[in-house]
Amino acid sequence: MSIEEAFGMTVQELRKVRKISQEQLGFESGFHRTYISQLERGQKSPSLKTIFQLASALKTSPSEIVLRVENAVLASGQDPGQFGE
Amino acid sequence: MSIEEAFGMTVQELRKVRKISQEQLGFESGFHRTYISQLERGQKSPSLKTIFQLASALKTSPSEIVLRVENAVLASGQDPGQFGE
DNA sequence: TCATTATGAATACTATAGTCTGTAGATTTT
DNA sequence: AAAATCTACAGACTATAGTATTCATAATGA
Repeated sequence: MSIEEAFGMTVQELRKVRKISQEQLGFESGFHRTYISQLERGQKSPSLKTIFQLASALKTSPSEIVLRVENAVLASGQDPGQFGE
Repeated sequence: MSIEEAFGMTVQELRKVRKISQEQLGFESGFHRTYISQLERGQKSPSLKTIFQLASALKTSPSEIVLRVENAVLASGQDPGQFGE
């Protein structure tokens, strides 16, 4: 699983916890509906600033999101080529 | 202090701990020398994938870096407009 | 079943991340 | 103090993040 896919999963999970639509998340975080869709499908790699905005709308911290992404990538088969030693 | 500035500080600190040059960090993380310089000066907002690559070269985790950025931004005056409630 | 809302997906576009080359000033080393 | 290394900075460039529009389909609910 790629970093982007792991990020997409994480956002979708957190969004569903909040029980809001992609459109609503887009509105609250200041991004376009279709971009949220692209993120959740692992098609884009968000910038640091974007991660901060999304975290705020998802009522969590940026580092918590990134930690989840790390764990998801590691749990899913460990491609060491990505960022391992 | 902006998110980008906080990130720049964090990278520079971690790089100096490792006692390597910007060029060396660029080489190890797979980025151009001048881009590392731009990051440290807070001129660019790295993508999630980039954060993972830099973390690896800096011998730390992506979430640890982001956590430091959060703390630096919060410590420095708390602009709530950035990502606060 | 009809209407509404939600998402996937394609395309084309604008903004910004990331490259590359070069110059000049600092810093360190000999 | 000269040489070598390091960094700031600028400008022009390529790749990709993020916007906007549209169509199709799935899911939800009256």
